Amino acid sequence: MVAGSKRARGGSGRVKLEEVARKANVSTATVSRAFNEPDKVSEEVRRRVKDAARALNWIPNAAGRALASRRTHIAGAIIPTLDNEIFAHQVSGMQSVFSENGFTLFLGCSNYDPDEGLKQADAMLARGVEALAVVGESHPPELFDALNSRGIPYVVTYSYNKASPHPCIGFDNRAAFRRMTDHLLSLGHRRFAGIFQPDTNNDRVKERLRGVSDALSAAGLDIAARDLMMGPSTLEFGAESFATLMTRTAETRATAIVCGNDNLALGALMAARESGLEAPRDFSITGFDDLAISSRFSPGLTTMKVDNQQIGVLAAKELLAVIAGEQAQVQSREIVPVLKLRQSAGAARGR
Amino acid sequence: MVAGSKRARGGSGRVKLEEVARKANVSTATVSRAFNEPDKVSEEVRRRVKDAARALNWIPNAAGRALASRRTHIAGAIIPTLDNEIFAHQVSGMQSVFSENGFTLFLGCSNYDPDEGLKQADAMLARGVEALAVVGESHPPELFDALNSRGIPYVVTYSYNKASPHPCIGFDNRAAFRRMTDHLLSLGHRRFAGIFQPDTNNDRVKERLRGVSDALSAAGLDIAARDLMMGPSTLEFGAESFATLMTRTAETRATAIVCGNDNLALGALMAARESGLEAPRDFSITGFDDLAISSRFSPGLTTMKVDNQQIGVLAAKELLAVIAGEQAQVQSREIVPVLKLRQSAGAARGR
DNA sequence: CTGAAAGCGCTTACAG
DNA sequence: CTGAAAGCGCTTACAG
Repeated sequence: MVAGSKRARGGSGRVKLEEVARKANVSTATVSRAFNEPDKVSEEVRRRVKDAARALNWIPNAAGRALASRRTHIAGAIIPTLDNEIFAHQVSGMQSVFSENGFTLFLGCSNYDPDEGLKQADAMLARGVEALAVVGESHPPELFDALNSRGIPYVVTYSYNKASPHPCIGFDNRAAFRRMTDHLLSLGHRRFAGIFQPDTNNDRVKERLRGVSDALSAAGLDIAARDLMMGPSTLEFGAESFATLMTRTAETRATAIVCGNDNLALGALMAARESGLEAPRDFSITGFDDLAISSRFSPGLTTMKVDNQQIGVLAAKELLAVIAGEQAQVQSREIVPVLKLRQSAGAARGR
Repeated sequence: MVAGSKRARGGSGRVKLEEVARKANVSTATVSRAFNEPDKVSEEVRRRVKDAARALNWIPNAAGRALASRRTHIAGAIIPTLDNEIFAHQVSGMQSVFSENGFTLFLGCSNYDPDEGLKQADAMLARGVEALAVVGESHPPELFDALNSRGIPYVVTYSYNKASPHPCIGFDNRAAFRRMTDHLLSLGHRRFAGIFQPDTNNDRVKERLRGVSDALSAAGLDIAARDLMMGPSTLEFGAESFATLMTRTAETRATAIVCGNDNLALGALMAARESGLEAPRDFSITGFDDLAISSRFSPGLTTMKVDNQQIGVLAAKELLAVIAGEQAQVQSREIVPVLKLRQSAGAARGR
């Protein structure tokens, strides 16, 4: 007995739609409709098909479906790193919204390397993502070109920038740090220092530094280069930087330290405690993020809170609306961080 | 002029392999080979094909490729939540290894709901994941059945259990907490309390509690039901629980508090500070995870460290090895947590 | 080394 | 409401 087909291709071994059709005694078209457009199939046939599918334990092959329908029900997110809970929360929000809507999420981390981000975006595009969310704007133009040329909806998250050419859902980093610095100025501080994470390939940090400068220069002030510490976003670097800043003479030493995030500020506060210094008596300090520990710490850390999960949720919803054709493009959305005034920043003393 | 084909199907509009073939003056088979099996194509033709592809900005359609080759180059990971850095680090490790090997990663979060985990796993299976990593063993049997019946390699991460029917890469939660409890016993403690996260659908927490019981019962001890606090894994719950435990009379009050993780222990330590109590003078306490802040905190927290990124890396490598056919199945691997002895746990006083 | 063509598992315009 | 069949964009056994 010779095999029917000249070209044997093996097959996946998985049960396929055709077998369901045979068992239910209908055409393949009807099986497909029973699942995808149930209204177009009579109730009795629908039942027969679903029973057959269940009995055979059939799961549709997504590649076949995607090829025929040109839909994948896949979305993607590219973030700098999961080692930062800020982005983790964002992904978490996106993931749940996408999942509720039948979408599965690809996750890529660039590790702050734009080329890596582009590589992962390309991989996702090749796999047919129907939408993409990327953190921040520091990406190669090729990334946005690829998205635009294929008409794939996307959104820049975390950063919000009125002047951005991209739809974005997030907050204005510059305005936030201007506001925080203004707060310190209003407390009477005139000598400032900064402890920040690296701004390489990071538009958010650049904007934050600009915000600080905006506020200071409006008051005729600035941060001396040697008083702006930049390094890894760890408790250790925060602690070291604080120690260094405190070696300045009393007359030149900053009374207010603006930190790029809570982790750095917390590190500084821990170093302070070890050296017998105390905020706000001896200095004032601020963070950003409002980590769970920041309000519980002693002294409570003055900082700003952004609902990152919410950013993820909004981003996913916007993308889904565009995919569904409910709106032509993603609507930009500005989130306003909440200022949390606590004990770590107080009135400037003894000038 | 009538269209050539009777059944117009639109097409995706994207440039396809066929156009590359036409431009390079070769067959579609050759284009495919030039990319997937370059050795089988002469250098000159290979160049021509790649130039044509670049000029047309062609990106292969993954659905077509997947359908024909029955490979998707997609892997999946299902974790309880990203709101916990432990799992975030694990995903981070997996993601980078998969990415380096040309795999894109689906991410799903169950939020500690087994049905949700199963739903996401099904979605991933439908989309053709070639391998799956799931945290822990608390999943519906259907999940493992689906994996096994299709021969899709998978691994249980984070938990390691010699008796498990599944390949697993992680640590023995029970042994770890037995070890920690033994340490406290060796310091002379005889009255114990516990502050733990909920153990619903969470085999890790169940094992941890068992580990504590193992050690205590070997010493003829146990934790009274009212001294075992279980609740959300927050600083707040840690703090509240500590306060409650300290309301016991001096004669019955626990001298050692075993916490399910660092967060709970840190919350307790903060509450202690506020009420003027101090470890190890007034009580001893231990955590698990060794968060960045745990070593910097005062007192330093005695805890255990697990390299979660490493677990993710190992899991991904094992899965890739099976996919590549280098080994028949995933090799289980036990990671041993490192005990970090610090100031929060000291000798028992005044009994 | 290269090509013609079958086939992967679905969906959907067309016809009834 | 239902079916026959073309087509989605690739890969790969076969033949040369």
